[in-house]
Amino acid sequence: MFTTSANVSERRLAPPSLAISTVIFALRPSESSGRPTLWLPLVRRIREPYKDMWALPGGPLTHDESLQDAASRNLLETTGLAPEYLEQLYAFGGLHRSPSQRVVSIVYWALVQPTEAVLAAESENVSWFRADKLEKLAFDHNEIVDYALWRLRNKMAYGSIAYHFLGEYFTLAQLREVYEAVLDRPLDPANFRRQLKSAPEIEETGEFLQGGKHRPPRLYRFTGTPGLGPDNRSTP
Amino acid sequence: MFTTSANVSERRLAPPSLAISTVIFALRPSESSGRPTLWLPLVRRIREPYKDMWALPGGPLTHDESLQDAASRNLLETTGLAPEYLEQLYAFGGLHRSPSQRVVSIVYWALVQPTEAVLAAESENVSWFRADKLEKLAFDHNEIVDYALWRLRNKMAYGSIAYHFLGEYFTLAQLREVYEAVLDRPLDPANFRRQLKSAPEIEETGEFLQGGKHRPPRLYRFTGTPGLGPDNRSTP
DNA sequence: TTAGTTAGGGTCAATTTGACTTTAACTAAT
DNA sequence: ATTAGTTAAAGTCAAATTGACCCTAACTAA
Repeated sequence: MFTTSANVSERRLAPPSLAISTVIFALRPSESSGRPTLWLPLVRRIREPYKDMWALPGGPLTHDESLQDAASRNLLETTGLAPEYLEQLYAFGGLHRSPSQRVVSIVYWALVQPTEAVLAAESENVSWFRADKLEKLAFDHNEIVDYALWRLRNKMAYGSIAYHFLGEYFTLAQLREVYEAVLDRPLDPANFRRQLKSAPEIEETGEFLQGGKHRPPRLYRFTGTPGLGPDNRSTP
Repeated sequence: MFTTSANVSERRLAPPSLAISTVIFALRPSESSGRPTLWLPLVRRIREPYKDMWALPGGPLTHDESLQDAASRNLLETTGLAPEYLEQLYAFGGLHRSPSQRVVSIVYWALVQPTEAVLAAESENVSWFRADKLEKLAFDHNEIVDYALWRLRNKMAYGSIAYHFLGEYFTLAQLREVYEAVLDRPLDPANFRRQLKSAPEIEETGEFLQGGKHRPPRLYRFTGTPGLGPDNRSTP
């Protein structure tokens, strides 16, 4: 299996096989500007087709796990992390996604908060890449990442997803940096503040972030929950 | 297959099977009020599990068709219609959706414009139901329909989907009736008109609908295209 | 002719949004 | 100790959008 020599009759007879893949996003300070940027981990293919190219982490669905569990598992296996957020993206099932075999991939996307250690722990076959400048990936994985990015930006603009990039307490400036990084445009700090103050799901604490060089900003806490797909309900 | 006697070891060994189902929506004048209401066709199950209960039309994915083609095909097979609109809804893959066998269903949702003949052509095993008062369906199909309804309403409120319920030419009152039927609330005719006049994708024609009892309303035409998933791009 | 009804245009106040200004609170340098 | 520099936080103002409502146009039927 997974060889380029599979012939037409093999394709016709085998039922389409089912795989789960995950687009995993994390924010990481850019080497140049120092401002946070989107990164994602990819795995190197060690077999044909697309041998030696980078691909989304993924694998088969086992009999005793739900789709989301499978996504969560392969996220843990490739990064060692548990997701802060995990949502189904789309089922990709075009006829010629893989040259050898008909594969239907149910793809999830996730937000994680990697520690420095995790980001540094690149191996021969797992590496982190900037989401906005990716090389050509295996299969249709560039399109999948593009769609995941589009979805992430959409949720960022409308839903309440940004908090999952941050810890429990955060300043409004930190939150704004997340929005700016993902949406890739500057936001007016004063207007940004005004909007969030009218959001009921964000709660002011009595604490302030100390130790900075300037006026200490107030810390806030997120109290809502995103709301999702049919498992959870909130956006397409 | 599809018997309740399948045992645990059969479940463990067999790979999860893959099916495509479709939630098909049409507008049809309500018997009572005469105003348009959402209806959908269901098929009667002729085997266990859930024998004799109503279920979404669906079937297996064949080797030579894309996911969308499979949805389109089973739509045609159950209703005789081609969809005006067709979009992937979600992949449902919980462990216990079917008591006998592990099934992953990739579900699509569609809008159709049935002729009177099509609506009347109910057979023993295919029948149309009001979307807002459904009995208990087979499998998890009630939740699937609820989610499809939620998605339809969402797209109605934000996207440009309403036109697919209508023919090429329509009056603003007809379009408003579609919105009111799907969103299930009255809209102010004057404000509705104002909003649509500022939408570039809706074009005024020189024609008027003649033959009514009152002032003849102008006919409009939709010039945009919805924009969709990754195959097409526009909403989650 | 007139009454009834729908189409289509308009007003007005409340709300939201973007651009911008001002004041507060802190650190670091003089 | 004072001051300059920087970020936090609040406020101002005009433009754009939205919801509620009103008025006139155009048709049919009585």
